[in-house]
Amino acid sequence: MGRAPCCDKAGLKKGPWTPEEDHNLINYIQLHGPGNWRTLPKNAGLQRCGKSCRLRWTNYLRPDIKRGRFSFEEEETIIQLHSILGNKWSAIAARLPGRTDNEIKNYWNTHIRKRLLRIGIDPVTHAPRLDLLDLSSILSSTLCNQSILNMSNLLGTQALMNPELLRLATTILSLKQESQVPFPQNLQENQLCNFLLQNQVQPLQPNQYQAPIQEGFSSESNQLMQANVEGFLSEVATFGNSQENSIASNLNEDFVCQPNYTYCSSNPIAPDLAENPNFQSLNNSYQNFSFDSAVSTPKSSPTPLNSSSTFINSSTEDDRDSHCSNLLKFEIPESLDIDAFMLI
DNA sequence: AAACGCCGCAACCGCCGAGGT
DNA sequence: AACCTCGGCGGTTGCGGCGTT
Repeated sequence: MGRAPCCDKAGLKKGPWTPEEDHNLINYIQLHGPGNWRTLPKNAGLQRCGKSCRLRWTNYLRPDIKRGRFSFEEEETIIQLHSILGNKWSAIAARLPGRTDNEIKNYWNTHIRKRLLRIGIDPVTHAPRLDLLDLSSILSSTLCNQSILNMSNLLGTQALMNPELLRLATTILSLKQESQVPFPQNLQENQLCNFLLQNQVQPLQPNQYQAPIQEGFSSESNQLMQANVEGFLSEVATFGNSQENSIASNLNEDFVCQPNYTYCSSNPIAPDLAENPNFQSLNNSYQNFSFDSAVSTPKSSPTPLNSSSTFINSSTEDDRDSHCSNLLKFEIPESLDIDAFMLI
C-alpha cells in the first residue's frame, strides 16, 4: 500500500522560510507547543507542510539550538560517536547539547569526512587506509628531507604492505628515536644497508628493499596513492615523538590489515562512553596493540597528554587535521610476535 | 566586472517503525 | 491482522555565498 502523503502538497509553499513564517511558527509553538505537526500549519496560518514546520523548528528555530562553529571538543565527540554509532546522527546529536542531527550530518559531510580522508582515515570504518599507506614515505618524511631521500621513488609502490619495508621502517624509526644515531642526510640508496649494518641494526639485505616495482601498480596509481596518503603519513611520522599518538589495529593471519583506531575517552562531553559496552569492546580489542612497540618510542616519554588538553583554540584546517590525527591510537598487543608477523 | 566553479548548509524526499483504530 | 497516521531518520538536492580566473 502506498504511503499517504503527510499533507496535501498542492498550494503549499516550499523552499527557504521567510522571517514572517518563522515568526508565526515560533509564536504558535510558544503558545501551544509543538503538538500535532499535521494540523499545526493550518492553525498557525502557514502554507507549509507539517513536516516542513517540524524540520524548521527542530533544526533552526528551537531556542536551545547552539549555532556557530563546532568546537574541537564537539568535533572529537562527533568522531568518537560516529566510530561507534555510524551515521546515527540523531543519536550523536543527543550527546551534543544544542546541536541538531542535521547540523551534525552536514558538518560531518562537509568538514570531518574530508578531513579524515585527507589524513588517510576511512570515514566509514574509521580505519587508517593502509591500502593507500606507503610506509616508505614515513621514512622519507621522518628521516630526511624528501628531496634527499625519496624512498617512495627508490622502492616503488611495492612498499605498500611490504612486511620487510615495515620492518625497515620500524628499524629506522627505532634507530632514530632511541639510539639517537645521527642519520646521514645525504644517504644514497646503496648506502642505507651499510649504514644500518654499521650501526648494528638488524641486517637487511639490499635486495629486500630494492625489489622491482610490483606488477599491477601503475605509475598513476602510485602517484594517486602517494597524494592521498601524504597528509596522513606526515601525521603518522610524528607518532614517534608523541606518546599520545597510538593506533589500534586488528591484524589477521593473512596480514590483511583491518586496522581500526579508537580515541582517548577523555572528552567530558561523552564521559560515559567508556561505560558503553560497545565502546569497551572496541577499546579492549585495541588496548593490547601498541604502536610504541613497533616504532620503539621510548616508554619513558612524558605522561600521555589528555587529548582534550591539547586543544589549540585555532580554527585552521591544519590544526584540526592535526587534532584529528592526534585522536589516533596505534596499539600492538604485546603477545603479537612481530617477527613472525612480518615473515610472509 | 563578469563568468565560472566550489563549498556549505538549509530544506526536501522517501523510507521506516511505533502506535492507534 | 490490516490499515492508517504520525514522527523521526538518513540521504540527497539545490541555492546562495564566496573565491578564482
